Amino acid sequence: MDSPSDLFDDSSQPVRTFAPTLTSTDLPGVHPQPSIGRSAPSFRPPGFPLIHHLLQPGGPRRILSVNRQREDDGVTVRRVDEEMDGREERPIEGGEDNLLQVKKRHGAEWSEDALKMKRMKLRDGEVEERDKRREGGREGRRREKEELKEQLEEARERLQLLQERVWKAFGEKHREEEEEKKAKQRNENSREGDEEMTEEDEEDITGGMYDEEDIGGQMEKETFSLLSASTFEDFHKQREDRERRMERGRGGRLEGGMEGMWMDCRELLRGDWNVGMEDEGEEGGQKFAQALKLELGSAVARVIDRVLRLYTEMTDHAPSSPPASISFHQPDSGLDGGSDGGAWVGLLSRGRQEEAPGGKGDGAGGHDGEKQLQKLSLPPGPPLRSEPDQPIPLAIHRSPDTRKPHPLLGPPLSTHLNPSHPNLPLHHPSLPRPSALPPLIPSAPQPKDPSSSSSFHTPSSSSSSSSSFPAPPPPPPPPLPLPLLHYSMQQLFSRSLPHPQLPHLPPSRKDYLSPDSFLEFSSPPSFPPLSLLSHLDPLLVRHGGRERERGVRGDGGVRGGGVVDGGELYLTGGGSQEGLSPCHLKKAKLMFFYTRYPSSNTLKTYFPDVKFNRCVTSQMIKWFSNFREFFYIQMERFARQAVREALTREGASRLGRDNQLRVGRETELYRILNMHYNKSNVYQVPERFLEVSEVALREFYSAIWTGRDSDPCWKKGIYKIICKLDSPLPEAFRMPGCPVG
DNA sequence: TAAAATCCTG
DNA sequence: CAGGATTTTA
Repeated sequence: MDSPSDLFDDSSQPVRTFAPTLTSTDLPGVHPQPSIGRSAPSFRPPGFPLIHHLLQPGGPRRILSVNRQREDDGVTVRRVDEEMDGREERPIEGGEDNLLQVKKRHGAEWSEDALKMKRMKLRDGEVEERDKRREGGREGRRREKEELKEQLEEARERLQLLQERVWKAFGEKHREEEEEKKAKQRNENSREGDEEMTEEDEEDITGGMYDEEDIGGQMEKETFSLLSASTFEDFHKQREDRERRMERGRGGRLEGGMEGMWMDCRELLRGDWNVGMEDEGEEGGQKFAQALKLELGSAVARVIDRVLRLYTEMTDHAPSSPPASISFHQPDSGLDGGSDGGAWVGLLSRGRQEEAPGGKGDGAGGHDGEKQLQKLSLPPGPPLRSEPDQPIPLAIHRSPDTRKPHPLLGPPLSTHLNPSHPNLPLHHPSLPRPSALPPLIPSAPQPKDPSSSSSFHTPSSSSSSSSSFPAPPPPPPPPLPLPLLHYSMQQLFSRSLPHPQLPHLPPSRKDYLSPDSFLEFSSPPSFPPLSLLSHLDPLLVRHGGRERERGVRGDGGVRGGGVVDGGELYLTGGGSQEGLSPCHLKKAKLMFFYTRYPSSNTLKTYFPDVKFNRCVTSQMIKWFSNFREFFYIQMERFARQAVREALTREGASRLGRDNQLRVGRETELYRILNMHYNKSNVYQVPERFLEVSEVALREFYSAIWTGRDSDPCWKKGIYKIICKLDSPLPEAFRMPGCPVG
């Protein structure tokens, strides 16, 4: 996935698409090529929401929740949101601040009941509503809205009363308890009123409420006392029990959740607090009360989210919806022109857009319901461009004539290896960056020429949708919210400071969750301490100068004691290790930069801390086999791409093709390779590897170009060539342990 | 023939 | 990336 460094890089180049151009001539993108050769694993660009986890630290978390809701609640919720149509919740359309204001404003009067009521009401008419919609009848919908609005107002009033009562009763625990029970019942009632609600929905709603505790719950925290976790758990358990009980009685009772709820409300309003008072102790009642408060708050948050989603819907369906970038401009379709709704709309739109491509790519996990709904709720206007699985023409948005003056084109006569490309970064790519953050910056995406319009259309798979419709994942999240920056800075900081006392990171997974791998460097477990790392290879750029000064070889840094790597503890000192650790795997990957075909002797030499037996040996051999496989697959893929490219633009000069067959550090191919073998990007990829890659790419290209690939074993020759290009490993690799985190 | 490499699949 | 099947290599 995306390595933290990638993310970091993103932040520095907000506008560029993620994938850098292979060369000035836009080397082939990475579209999957089903028809070509062996089914190459469909490349997944840094597709997944790059910013999501970075947004976490206090960032627009609502985006997350909104998205999640979208997925989970599926059709129903969506519809509900639409029904709401941004009327009563209009104030919410403001930004975050407004959101809080609204919460405060309505906090007291809103309650879960209101929410439930709304939901139920909305869903009651859902079926027929859907039919109406199919007929395109908007009148009914409007009417419904009106009704809904009225009812909501009513509900608010009542609930306000209710709240007052509740507060009054807070001094009296018994009553409190009773209120809890009532609340519970209302809960259940409302649930049962939801005929269309699936079990998943229920779970989701419950979970969602709890999830968003910190959103809506903030109000609660201010107003009421905080809930302890245990209290909440208790509450949850009891609640589940109740639900089970209710399950049994489910059926005739409370068919209309509405009625049930209102009855409860009336009961409460009558002051009938004493029913079932013996059921639970005072403490339990209090817990319930607190839990209820919490839940109410959560519910408020939920509603807000939904309303926000409503706006998302509205703006998303507008053809002018903002592109994948977070845009803060006003939604043109803004209902009432909420002056400060733009930000949210933008954010939410983005969130949604990110999701759209997701479903299309894998097809799996397709939210059919949602798709259908999309169609349903889509205005008759311009069709949503959701080109699913549609093979994309390679040169789809490339200018027909690449020979025409192009900002990215190098000098016409430049050779393919010409490093003095006008648009190349100032520093030679192979040189360590002089910046203060050398290892953090992925070497791949060098800012080429931001002014070039074509830089937005990098050859990466991002080209799948060049239309005005939001481009899918690959493009990096443009302007990064502050939290992201903070995140990056933290990463930076933690990296530059080998902190022996850092708390242990979540075990393992680091291979898949790059942010962790980012941290892992600074974490103690990180195998050979920085000291060793810095000696591993001159190319291994590290700026921890002091670390470097410490003795390395054979010092205590490596030997001795258990070492935790990837969550597993293993002994490194003294003897050899039985199995292979993730650390070894990483090391092996780095070794691949030098040797593609290591002999078993080589392996034994460079993994002194591994106790080699037949199994381990073959496993490691297998590793390299896998590495090669990946390597060749990429080469072939890009080569084919280049061939296609060359074919599509007739008259293209031979030179152009040559230029495409470069593997520079700014190329997409490099990025992919680096990502695979050097995920944490802590290791500076040796230049030789790039040369080898280039050779391989060219070999593949020529083979394909000349049609040799029709021969079943056409790759063999290439393999032979490549296997001769192994270079000696740096001495540093003789050290036991894993070179870099 | 065993080891290694590759292919293929999950 | 692992496993199994198959092919190639020494």
